[in-house]
Amino acid sequence: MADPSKPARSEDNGLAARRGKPTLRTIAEITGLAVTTVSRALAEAPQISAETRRRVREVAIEIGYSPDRAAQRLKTGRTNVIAVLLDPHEEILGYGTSIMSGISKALQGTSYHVIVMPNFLNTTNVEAVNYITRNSMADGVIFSRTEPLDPRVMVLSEIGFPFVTHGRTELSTPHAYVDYDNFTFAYQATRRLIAKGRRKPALISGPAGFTFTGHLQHGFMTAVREAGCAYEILSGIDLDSPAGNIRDRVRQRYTEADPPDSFMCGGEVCALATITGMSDCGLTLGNEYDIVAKQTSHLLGAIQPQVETIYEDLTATGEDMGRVLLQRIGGETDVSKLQLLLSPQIPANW
Amino acid sequence: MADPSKPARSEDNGLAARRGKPTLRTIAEITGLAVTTVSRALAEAPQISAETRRRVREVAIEIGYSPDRAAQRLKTGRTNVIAVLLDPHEEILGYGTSIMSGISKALQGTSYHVIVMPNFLNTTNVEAVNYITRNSMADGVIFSRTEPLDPRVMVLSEIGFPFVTHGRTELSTPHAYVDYDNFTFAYQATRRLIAKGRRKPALISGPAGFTFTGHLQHGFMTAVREAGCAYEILSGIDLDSPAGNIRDRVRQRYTEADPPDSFMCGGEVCALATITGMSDCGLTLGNEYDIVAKQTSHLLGAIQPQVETIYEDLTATGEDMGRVLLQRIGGETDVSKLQLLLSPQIPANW
DNA sequence: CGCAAGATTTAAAACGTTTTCATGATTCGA
DNA sequence: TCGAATCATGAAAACGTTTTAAATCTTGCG
Repeated sequence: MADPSKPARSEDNGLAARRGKPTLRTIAEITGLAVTTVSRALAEAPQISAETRRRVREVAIEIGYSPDRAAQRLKTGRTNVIAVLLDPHEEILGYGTSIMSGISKALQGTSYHVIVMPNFLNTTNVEAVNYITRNSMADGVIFSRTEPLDPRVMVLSEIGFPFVTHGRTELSTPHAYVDYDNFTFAYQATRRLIAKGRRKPALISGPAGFTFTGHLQHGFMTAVREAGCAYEILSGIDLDSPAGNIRDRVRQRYTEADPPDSFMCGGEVCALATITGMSDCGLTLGNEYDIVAKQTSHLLGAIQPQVETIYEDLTATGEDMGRVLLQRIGGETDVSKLQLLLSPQIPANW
Repeated sequence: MADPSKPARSEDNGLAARRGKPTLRTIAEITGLAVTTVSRALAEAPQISAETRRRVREVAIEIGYSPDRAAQRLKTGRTNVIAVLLDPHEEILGYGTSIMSGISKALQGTSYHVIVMPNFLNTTNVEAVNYITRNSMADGVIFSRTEPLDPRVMVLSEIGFPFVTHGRTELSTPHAYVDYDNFTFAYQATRRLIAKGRRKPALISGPAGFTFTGHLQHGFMTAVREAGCAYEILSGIDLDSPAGNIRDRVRQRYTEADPPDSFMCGGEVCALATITGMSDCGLTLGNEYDIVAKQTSHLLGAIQPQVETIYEDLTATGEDMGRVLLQRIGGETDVSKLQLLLSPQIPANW
C-alpha cells in the first residue's frame, strides 16, 4: 500500500501516481496485490489463481491499462517491432502499399508493429540491416529485391537475426523467404505470345543483379528455345527505368532492323510505356504486336484492357511474409515451413 | 577484447558485462569515470570538462556504443519516433513513397525514426491517433486527407499532442499544417482549359468530406463563373474511384446529352482513365477535348505527354511536414512558423 | 495435531538511461 | 589563510516492466 509516513514533500508515493498513465502499480494498489502478481496475472501465468487473474484483468480494462512498451522492451530485450526495408524503386504503383497492407494483416491481433526503414536516402542496403540489428530496433526484418548472394542475408544469417526475404538467394544456408515463381510466370507469358502467333518476343527484364531477373530471363529463354523462335532482351532499359526511357527505347528500337513483334513486360508501368512507344510508331496493340505483362494492381486493366496479364498478389505475399516471420521469431527452425513459393495463376482461357 | 579471466560461471559484475552490447557502464569502466559523467559527457553537457568529453566520445566510438533507445525512452518519456498515418487510398502512384521520402529527408541526422501506422485494416482514423497517444508510440503524428472538422485534429489539439496535417481544417484552433494551394491549382487549370477554347469543362473532384475537395471545387467554380461558361462536376466518381470506374463513367457520360469538352483531373490515374474512356468513344485528346491534371509523379508525362499538368511536389511536402513537426515537438508555438501553403508552379508558357 | 507438499503470492533485483542532489577539487577575493 | 564561489565528478533514485528466489498460505495425510 501507499506510504503515508512522509507528510513533508508532495506525497507522490501512492495515490498521487495514479494521476498519469495507469501502470502495473496502479492496478496493484487498487487490487491490493503486489506488482509481481499483477504482471503475472496479465501474462496469464498458470501459477496465479484463476480468480485473481480475472480480477486483475477486469481492473486493467476498467482503468484502461496498457503496458509501457519501452519498459517491456528494456526488460525483455524484445521490441515487438517488425522492420520493413523499403526501397524507393519498390513504390511506384503501390508495391509498398500492397506489401505493407499484407504485413499489417498478418500482424493484426499480435503485439507487433511495423516500422518502415526507408532506404530513401543513404547508404547500401546492408548498412540498414546493420543499423537495425546493432540498435536492436526490431525483432525481425523483411525486405525484397533479393540478390543471389545478398549481403543482407549473409549478415543476418550469420548472427541469427530473424528475417524473411521477398525473393530467393543462391546461398547455401537456407533461410526464410516468400517468392513468386517468376520462372513460370515468364515461361507461360512468353508461350502465350508465341501461341498468339508472334515470332519474335522481346523481354523487358528486371534490373541486373536481382535473383528474380535471372528467373524471368530463364523462363523467357526456355519458352523461346522450346518454340525455336527468334527473341530479344531489350538492352538499355529494365523494369526500374523511368517510363519515359522505356518508351523512348521501344520507339527507337523500331527504327532499327528486325524489331520484335511482341513484349513480355515484368510490370504495369513498363507495359504502358511500351504501348506508348509503339503507338508513337503508329502501331497498335493486338494488331501489329502483343504484350503480356505481370499485373500487381488494377490500373492496367482499366487503362489498357487489351494487355493480357498474369496476376501477382502482393498483399497475399505481404501477409505470408508477416506470418512466416512471426513463426521464425517464435523459434521455428524447420525451413520447409518458412519457405513459400507462390504459383502464378494462369488465366483459364489461355 | 573479450574477457578470459572467469572460466567458471559468468561473474556478470564488471568486465563480463562487456560481452554483450556496450553500455554506459562499459564506457564508465574503461575510462574510470562514473556512469553519470559518461552520460553527461555524451550529451555534451557544459559542466563536463572538454577533455573528459573528448575522451568519452573517443571510447564510445571505439567500442561502437549506441544508446539503448528503450532505456532512454523509459526514462525520458520521449520516443524519438514520428508516426505517419497512411491510408490505402493514398498509395496509388506512390503518394506514400514521396511523402515518406520527404519525411525521411527531414529527419535525417536527427535521432528520429519514422513509423508507419497503416490504417489498412480497422477502424476509424481517430482510433489510430488515440492508439498512438495512449500507448505513447510516438512524439508526433503526421497525416493527410484532412477534413474541415477533422476529429483527429480535435483530439490531438485537445491534449496538446504534436502533429502536422497535410491539408487544412476549418477549425478555429490553429494547428500546424502543410498544404498545397488546391484552389489556385484548380483555378489556373480550369482557366487553361477555357483559354484553349473549351466551353464546358468537367471537374473530377476529390472524395466528399475532405477539405481539399472543397478547395478544388471552389477554384474550378471561380474560373468557370469568371468565364461565364457551362460546366459540370462529374457525379458518381472521384479521385479515389478505381480507374475502371472513372473510365466507365466518362464513356457513359458521352452517350448522354450535352457532354463536357474538357476535364480538370486532380490526379494522374484519373487522367489516364479519362483518356481511356474518351478513346473508347473514338475521341482523341487535344483534338475533340483537352485535359489538365495535377501531376505528382513522372508517369503521366511519359505515357501521355499531351496532357497538360501542374506539378505538386510531394517529396518537398513531406520534407516540410517533417521539419514543421520537429519544430512543433521542439516547443515552437508560433503557428505562423508552423503553417505552410505551397504554391502551384504554373507552367511558363500558359 | 503437525508437517511436508503444493498452491499462491511477494520482495527485490535488474534492464540502461537520465536526473536530482550532493561531494570533492580548485580557484578567488580580501 | 580562510571561507566562498566555481568547477568537475559521483552516488543513488527513478522510469515500468519481468524474473529469480523466497515467503506465505492451504491442504492432505499419518
